[in-house]
Amino acid sequence: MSHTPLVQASGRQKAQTAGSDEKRERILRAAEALFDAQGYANTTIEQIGQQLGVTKPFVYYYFRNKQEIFETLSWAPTVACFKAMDFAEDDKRPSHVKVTQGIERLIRATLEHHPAAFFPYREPQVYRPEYMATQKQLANHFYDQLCPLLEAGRRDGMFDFHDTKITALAACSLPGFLYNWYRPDGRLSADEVAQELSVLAYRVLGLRTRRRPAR
Amino acid sequence: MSHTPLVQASGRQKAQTAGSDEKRERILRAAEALFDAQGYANTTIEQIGQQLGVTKPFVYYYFRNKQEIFETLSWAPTVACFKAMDFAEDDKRPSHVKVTQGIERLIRATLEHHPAAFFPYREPQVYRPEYMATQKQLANHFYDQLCPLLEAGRRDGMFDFHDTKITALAACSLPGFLYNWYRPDGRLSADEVAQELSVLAYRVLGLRTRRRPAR
DNA sequence: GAACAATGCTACCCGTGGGTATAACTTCAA
DNA sequence: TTGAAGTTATACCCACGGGTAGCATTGTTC
Repeated sequence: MSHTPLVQASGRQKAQTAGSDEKRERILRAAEALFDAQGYANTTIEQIGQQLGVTKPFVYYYFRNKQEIFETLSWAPTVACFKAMDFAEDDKRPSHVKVTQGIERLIRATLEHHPAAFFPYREPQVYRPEYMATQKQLANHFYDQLCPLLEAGRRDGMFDFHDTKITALAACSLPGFLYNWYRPDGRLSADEVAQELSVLAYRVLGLRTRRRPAR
Repeated sequence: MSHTPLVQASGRQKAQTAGSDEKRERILRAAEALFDAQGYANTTIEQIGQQLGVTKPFVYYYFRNKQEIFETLSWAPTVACFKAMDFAEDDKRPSHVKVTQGIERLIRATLEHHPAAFFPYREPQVYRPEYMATQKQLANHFYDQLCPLLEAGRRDGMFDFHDTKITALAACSLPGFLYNWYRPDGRLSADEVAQELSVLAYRVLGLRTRRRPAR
């Protein structure tokens, strides 16, 4: 972990002139599209270069290896998604409000980071063990936030479900399965999809939507 | 398509003695576990052989190539899942009954065919175009069955949802996302998971669970 | 304008793994 | 007992692609 930092900071070891970050970014965008369309193994560094009209060593000048490109692409989406259930310490709103907002954040983050947000789901075996461990920690962190909130919301009578973990996973399946059908140029805009999916996810939690007589 | 049939029938071109089908099956089971754990590209034919204590040509004697193994593994799960919404022509039960039964069938089929049922989701780029086309037809067939049933059920007042397609996709996300967290040796048995998930999926559809006064 | 860093390319190495040629052995039928 | 079909291994080929060595070019600074 010493000489191969888990996540690249904005710069690199060598000094970089202006425009170097932008080139890195262009490589990443090209790689993202290719990885999405063809998968990791079927995408060659040369193809990535071709997309930009440059050669293989150009890419290797900005990235150590193929894996680093993939991990770099995956990192921001993963963080965005798994931090969706974080709230300020002094946030005293009721649990069900936090949960619904968190779920909506998760859905929006997933859509916003399409398609790289799905790389970890599709090709988990690509990452280094250290990366995977950190990713898993983030995922656990997310569910460790969500589950207690769900149970608190249930105690408040705002949620209705049986098994907490399954319910949490089921609700998160909606964004999680997006990669299988969402297309940015599809019938509905990202915003509309987020809207619809959020409501459907709330139903999974058994969210009370109207006042009912106490039995 | 002529010399490479889309799906292997039980036998092969050459005559086979008894026990040949069983050997095929053992290769498939070994390959399934490896593909699941490592992905398609990272799994070598040699590794598959090693699992069985045989060599590479042994595997190639029973399968034309690596792709054929993967497609063979994927086919039965795909059919089982996407035929879950089929009903006899003379089945006159109400739409909501068919839908709930179909969803439960889908969930159970997905669990039963774990992990191969998820190969198409994770590595769609592996398949030949012809295979993909057929698979897509099956998927379309599934939703072409489901969506009209959903709308009929809504007219009957048994479902409550806004956008049909999104709702259908959201409900099917629950089994679809199973691959990301289900482990056969997990806390809950497959049957319990199926039970829980079915109920949660019904909620996505806005299934009426108790009589309410007409407004 | 010399020296040095940054940047990019040409040319190459080489491990890996899909796939095959071929021969040997086994089994069974005639 | 001979041969044909089925089955398995040994040994091999070779394309591909990740990654690198090293040179050429450009720009910058003193």
